Amino acid sequence: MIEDTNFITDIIEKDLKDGVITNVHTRFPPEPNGYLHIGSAKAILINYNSAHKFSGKFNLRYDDTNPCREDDEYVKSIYEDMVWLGAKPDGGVFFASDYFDKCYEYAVKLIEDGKAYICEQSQEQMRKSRGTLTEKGTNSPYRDRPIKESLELFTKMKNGEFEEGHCVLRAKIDMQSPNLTMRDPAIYRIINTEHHRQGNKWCIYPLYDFAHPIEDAIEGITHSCCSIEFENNRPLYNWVIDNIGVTAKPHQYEFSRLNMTYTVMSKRYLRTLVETKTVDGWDDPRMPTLSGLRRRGYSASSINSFISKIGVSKASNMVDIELLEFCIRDELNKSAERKMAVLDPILIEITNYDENEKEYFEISNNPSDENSGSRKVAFTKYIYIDKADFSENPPPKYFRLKRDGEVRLAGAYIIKFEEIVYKENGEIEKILCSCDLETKNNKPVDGRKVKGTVHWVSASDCCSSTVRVYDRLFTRENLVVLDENENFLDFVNKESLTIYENAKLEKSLENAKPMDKFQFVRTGYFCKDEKLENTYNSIVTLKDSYKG
RNA sequence: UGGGGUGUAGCCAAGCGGUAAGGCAACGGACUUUGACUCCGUCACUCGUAGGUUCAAAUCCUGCCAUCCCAGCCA
Repeated sequence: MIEDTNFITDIIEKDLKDGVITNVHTRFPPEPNGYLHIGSAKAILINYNSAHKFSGKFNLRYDDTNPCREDDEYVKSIYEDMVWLGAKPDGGVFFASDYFDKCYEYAVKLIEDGKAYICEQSQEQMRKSRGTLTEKGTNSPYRDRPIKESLELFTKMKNGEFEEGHCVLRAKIDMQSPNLTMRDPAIYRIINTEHHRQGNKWCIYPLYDFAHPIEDAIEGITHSCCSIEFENNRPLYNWVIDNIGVTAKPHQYEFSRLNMTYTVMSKRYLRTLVETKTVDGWDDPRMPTLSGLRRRGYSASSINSFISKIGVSKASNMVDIELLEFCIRDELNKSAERKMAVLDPILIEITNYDENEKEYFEISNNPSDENSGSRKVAFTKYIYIDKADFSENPPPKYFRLKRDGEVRLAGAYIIKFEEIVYKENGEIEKILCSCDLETKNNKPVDGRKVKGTVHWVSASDCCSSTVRVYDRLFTRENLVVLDENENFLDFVNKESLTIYENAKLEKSLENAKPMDKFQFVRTGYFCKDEKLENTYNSIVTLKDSYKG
């Protein structure tokens, strides 16, 4: 069913063929510290699709090894968003925190084997002795303390007999390693914070590098696919697998994370936008979160399609958001029912149509889908069209209503401009037009071409809805501003940027182009806002309908 | 400056020694009762770069350049 192949599925296929494995099992391991976003979707779908391509299983595992950052709100939203996306964790839903006992056992074993030790250096001392990118590290004075002593201290650590930061359990690997992560990494630390699931059961917590391979091994994960920044950690992942004494041999593979034009993917900044109330919440339709995109009108299938189109590689990338927009536009164009809508009305009087007359036009809900049915739309002497569909001073090649011009009312007559009636203040009160009665559902009998077609609505027989139009949050005009240390400063409109003259701009936005103008009345799609009843979002993904 | 990645069109990305897929964007043109859609056509003599090996190189080798990641008791 899934056609996509990439370097990861190639590896799996080979492993299967070589008999290295007999079944495929993958996982998505989010830390529950924020909402899933479009970048998470890439990681989810790579893991999910890799397993399913080979009839394997896929787990959701909350990587909740740091109680300071996690919250049950996120646990809930992550699961819901994954199910919505279509990546239901059919291998099960797990919590890293459920493996804390096992992690502890393995840690004890490592100490007993002389492969880990309690280090009582301060954080400052540890940083210094770790060396730098170019200088080797030096051994901790505690490195060769007796196994028995480390064992006792580890027990005390676990029993809460030490202050936070007093000591740490370290893997004894190689302080000379050119790879910083192998220089005796800390694998257990003391944290006196209540855990969202374990409460106060523990005051020591395993670090990611130690816990992750154990989690994968316990769950029988065969291919652990993560983003590229973990590549440096892979030797440590393998070290843990090789030294704790498990038969499972999970392997880690890395792919590049998704970057998208105009889009900030960092959870840290997204969180700040929520906390500073710059947006209404994680699911604000302007956010690149899955819940935000959903409210914005993106379907799960359009996101799946997008992820499959961008491919899987290790090269750093900046995918144009136009591709995402293409995916939803493409789908909606086939499936969305058409409705006419006028957002900014201008009154049209049809001079040769009787005031008391009213007729109904049967208009197809979707001309490209014959099963979509049709609806009746009332036509009367007074109608509205959108202000943007009339121009007193039209640019060249303007096809919509203009002086002495003709235009097709979608699904109804062709009308011809006659006269503008002004109010006393000079504004347009209404436009008088005549309609060609013979063009009802027909082409003009004399064969003349009328290029423009506009939406319209009866002024006396129409209903109204509240429409909220959401622009993209991140454009060249709207920027996240960071200080020199890349701390979030503000979310601003570019016009106010001068006050941040020395601030750096979010990297991915530096080359952003101005957002295209759009005409949502004529060519946009609306979707019902799932939170705000009876209001509609406009999905502003359509291209310019007129390039003037 | 140490180590590990990555460089194929404006943007993604296939390609795995036999003469550069595909998608997005863009640009022509046809069609059109959505300036949409659809349809036709154009868009890399060249794969970061310089050498080398070979009958043959984006693919193999060497040097160089660019760029990303790593010095958390974060993940």
